Amino acid sequence: MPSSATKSAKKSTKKSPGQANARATDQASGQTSSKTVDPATNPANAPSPAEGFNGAFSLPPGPALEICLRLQNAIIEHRLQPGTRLSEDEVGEIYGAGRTVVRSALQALAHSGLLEIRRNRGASVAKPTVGDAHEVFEARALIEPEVARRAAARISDADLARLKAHIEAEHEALADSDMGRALALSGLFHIEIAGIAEHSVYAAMIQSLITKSSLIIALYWVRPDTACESHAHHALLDAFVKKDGDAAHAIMRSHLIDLHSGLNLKPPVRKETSLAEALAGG
Amino acid sequence: MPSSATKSAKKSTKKSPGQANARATDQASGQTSSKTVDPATNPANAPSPAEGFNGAFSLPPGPALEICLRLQNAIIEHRLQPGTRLSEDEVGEIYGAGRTVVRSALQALAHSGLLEIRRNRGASVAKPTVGDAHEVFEARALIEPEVARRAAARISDADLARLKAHIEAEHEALADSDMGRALALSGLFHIEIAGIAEHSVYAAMIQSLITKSSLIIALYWVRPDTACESHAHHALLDAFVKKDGDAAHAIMRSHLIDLHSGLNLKPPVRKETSLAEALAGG
DNA sequence: GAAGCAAAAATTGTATACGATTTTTGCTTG
DNA sequence: CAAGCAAAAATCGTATACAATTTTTGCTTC
Repeated sequence: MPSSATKSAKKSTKKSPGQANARATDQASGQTSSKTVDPATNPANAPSPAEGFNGAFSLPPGPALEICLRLQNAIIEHRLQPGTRLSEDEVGEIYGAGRTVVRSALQALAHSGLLEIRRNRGASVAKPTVGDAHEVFEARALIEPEVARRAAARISDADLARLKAHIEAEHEALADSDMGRALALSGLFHIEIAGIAEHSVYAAMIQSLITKSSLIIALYWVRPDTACESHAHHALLDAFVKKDGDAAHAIMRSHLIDLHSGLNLKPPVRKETSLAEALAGG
Repeated sequence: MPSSATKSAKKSTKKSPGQANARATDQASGQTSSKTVDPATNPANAPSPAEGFNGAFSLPPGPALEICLRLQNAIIEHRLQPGTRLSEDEVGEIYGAGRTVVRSALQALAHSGLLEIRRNRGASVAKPTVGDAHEVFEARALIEPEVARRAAARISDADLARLKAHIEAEHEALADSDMGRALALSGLFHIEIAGIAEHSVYAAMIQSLITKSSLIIALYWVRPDTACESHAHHALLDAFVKKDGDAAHAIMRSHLIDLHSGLNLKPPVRKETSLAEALAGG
């Protein structure tokens, strides 16, 4: 949580609308035109993760949605760790918005399962349990293969080109060792397939599952080796090129089972003794 | 919160509330104590629909959740028709809450797909299209059989008793020709199965799908004959008693396909000419 | 010193006020 | 009398103020 440092510094004088707003304007400048999506961290013409995940929230376009997407992105790219607390004031200062707007955004994120809100205790990034992790990947293994089959049946040349570009972007991110971005793109790949299948219900489910998967990976991923299974995406693309629905189904299913098995879900209970235990040895 | 009753009475000077308000006030009578859930129409010890659908919203307990559940119930029981507009002020008056709370509730309902919110244009009960209807039932046919199989594997005697009582409640509602309640209970039966399966991800999905189904049925149901397929639920119960997962899977699947086919999804486009067309003949 | 308790600070919950946008209404005009 | 336009009403979006709750802090006491 790098933001905390700045916060404490700023907040010393208690509220400082001047600075807060200045910063906010900087960030939220492109409200209407979303081209201002931080070109520095958005190399090439690869799709911005922020764009791909748009349809998830049932908020009308506006500042609240904007904040939603920014926070979601931060979570998906693992810049915000599970468990991090998000105070309304803090978020409001960072993005230069009032608490009303921030609250709306936080609630939307809570609805999609990325945050947890407890009464009078604020919002914090969700921490899926081991059980949750199993459930999420089980559900993905049921739904996504079905969707892949459907996508294969109606994929267009333009879609194929987009998927191909997407895979290249993934490779680039990996080459740059930008794991956060690579992971986000990897999830976006699945979401794009859901979009191609033209099934909004499945698409919404998958979007929700994938954002949750991102949290799960942050907590339980144990494969420093990797290359992140990018060849599974290649194989999927091949199946799509051939419009082979059954193959797409099978590849997707084994891909997800593989992902599932890449998690370390053994530790039955992650004790909450973080502090006492951590300092016991010294 | 309770003080609001007076408020709503006052403000009724203007507006043209008409039937809508009269009906609503009737509903809001027992706000704080949920035991006031109309014991007359709640025979035996059957579960109240309001309770069964609780876990759907990610709102901390409080007035907002309360309003959420009431509105959801009204929609599920078809007392609120698809397309009905819900003004923030109006809802606030009815339940005696400020707009802040109401807004929160409406956003939660929008996120679960029951309402649609358009910027500066307020919320209205969603009107699923024919395409949506197909998607929802397709998804249910994929997920619910899987969940039924899982439920069969871990169902307890207490669960069985509850399901049995539930079916009886459905029969009673049908005997009373209380279709709204019968439909709500029918949906709740499916949700209860999802609960028994102990899979929160599937449970959330199914809850969302079933509430949407309720809207779809309001729009496209065409079977005045009926008895509402209650014997399918009987057959499911039998399979559960025998702990026969495969049978439960098969029965659930055919049950859902049957429901799907009971809809009139032929009219490709439902013209928006409601008024002009409706008054053309006279 | 550790435990208990009280005051203070921080944070969230809610209502309300004001500005912005949409929708309606009523007038003018061809 | 239909169409276009302007004023009014209604409704939503957002910020801010105040109340309620939680968390922290500092003191007292054993």
